[in-house]
Amino acid sequence: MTKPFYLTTAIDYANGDPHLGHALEKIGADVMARWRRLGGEPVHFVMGMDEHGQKVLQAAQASGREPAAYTDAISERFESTWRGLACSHDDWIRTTQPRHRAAVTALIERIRERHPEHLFVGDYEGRYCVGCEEFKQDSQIVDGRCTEHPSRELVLTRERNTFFRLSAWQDAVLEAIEAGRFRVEPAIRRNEVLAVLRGGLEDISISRSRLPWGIPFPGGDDETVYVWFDALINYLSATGYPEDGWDRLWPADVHVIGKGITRFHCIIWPAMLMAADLPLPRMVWAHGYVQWGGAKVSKSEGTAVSLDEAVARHGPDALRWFLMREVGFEADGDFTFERFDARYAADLADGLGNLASRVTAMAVKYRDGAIAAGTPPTPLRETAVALVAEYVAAISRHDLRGAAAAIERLVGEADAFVSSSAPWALAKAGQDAELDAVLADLVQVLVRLALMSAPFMPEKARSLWDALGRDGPIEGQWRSAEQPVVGGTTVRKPENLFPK
RNA sequence: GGCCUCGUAGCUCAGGUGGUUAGAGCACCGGACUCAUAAUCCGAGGGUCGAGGGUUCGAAUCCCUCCGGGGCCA
Repeated sequence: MTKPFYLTTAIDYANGDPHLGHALEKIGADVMARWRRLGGEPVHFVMGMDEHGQKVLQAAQASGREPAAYTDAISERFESTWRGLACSHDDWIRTTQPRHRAAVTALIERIRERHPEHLFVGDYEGRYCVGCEEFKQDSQIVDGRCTEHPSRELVLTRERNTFFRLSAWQDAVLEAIEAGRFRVEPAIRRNEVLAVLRGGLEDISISRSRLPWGIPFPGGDDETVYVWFDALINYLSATGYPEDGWDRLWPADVHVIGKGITRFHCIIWPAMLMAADLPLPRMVWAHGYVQWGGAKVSKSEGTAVSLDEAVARHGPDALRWFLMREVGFEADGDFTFERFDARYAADLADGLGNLASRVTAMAVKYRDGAIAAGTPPTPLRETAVALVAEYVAAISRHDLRGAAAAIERLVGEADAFVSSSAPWALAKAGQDAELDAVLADLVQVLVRLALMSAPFMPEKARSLWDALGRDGPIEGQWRSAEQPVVGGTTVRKPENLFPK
């Protein structure tokens, strides 16, 4: 049995509501997952929650609940949000689950067994920022405050911690990236990571004293595992590690993360795995951020409302389209309702939706929906083949925005072809052979568009697929996009795909 | 503070190993068509390529400084 394509997103920190920034990541990863499944590849797609640490404990206390009850509610809220956005994850991992605790314990014990000198006890004294869950260096402190959380007091803390000898893995991680065994994409993020690695690494504290909301550090004395060290291991615990069969999924094929946490995923995580003599993930893809009207989307006021608003605006598929087509999955992009409305009207309602509507309407009006077989190719066919190839090239290199752009261009080409071939004139003149050829190639383009759109807009693509008289699910049907056979099928007009 | 990155038509972006009049889509304006969700097609207008300086016969493209957005700093 072939190993499934194992794809993960970052697990989100359970101290706030889901926002557009989270949504971009889940949707982008979901597009990747659906693209693979469309081609018939088995996929294992995991998302989840990061639920330990001081900030979660404080958020729970502030809400007057026990941390377990608090994180249950947050987890439920996140997952239902992603389901509402048509995310197709196969598993939902939470760091408070027993399976995760078992994996964390096992991994730490494995490191201790394989490289005992790489876990050591030391004193740590420093100023701790609860906002960051990190000790801050002098370079990050301005006026006695953390630059990230200037409203919070830094806490002078001295404790006995367990350390991980990260410094020992600097060259090995560097080599793995340079050799391409561990890919960091896009290149801009790889360059940043390489610069950090070349600058040298220091050992890191991986336990916390006096913090009960966490996983007990194995062999430790009243310590818990530092929340970041804990969280990274989720990718392994979701495979079932250390139970038999975990290596049917591991190594991960892609970890999808935000650009802000590359250091954890591209330096610390591979070092942890090497210290445990485990294979590295094949790739980390670090996307950019969604800006909200030019400003950073964070956990600040109002952004949680805006995600619900954005979904309600034109439905989940339209939001998915906008985030992929306009915001993109590489660099930062901006979200505004003005742009969202403009894209919805131009790309979807007047674009794909109207094309589907006019083509099927003509097929029904002139031919009762029956598509003729064996018609000679029109110029549209060659154009479509080229654009499908462009789409494949883009999505294969994770250029989701480029793939979406290819969809849009194919819609434009088909609309132009309708104008130039004027099927209504052919019908009036009784040029039946020409009319059949034109309708067949237009319907063929709609089949291609349904397939190309399926990763981005699964529900709308399915509606179109059904209206085109294709049988069964769209999943696994990518092969038919190369040269879809439409002769002999019967189409009907779909319900209004993108109402205005 | 250090390092990195981005800044091109109203908006979203291409271009960028220097070289003819800087491109596309959206929006706006004019025309055409009628199959379609008052949709679509064709055409026109619109930019001193963040600012200043430098290298060069020639710079959006290379160098420096500054301004603004973003990221990282164990």
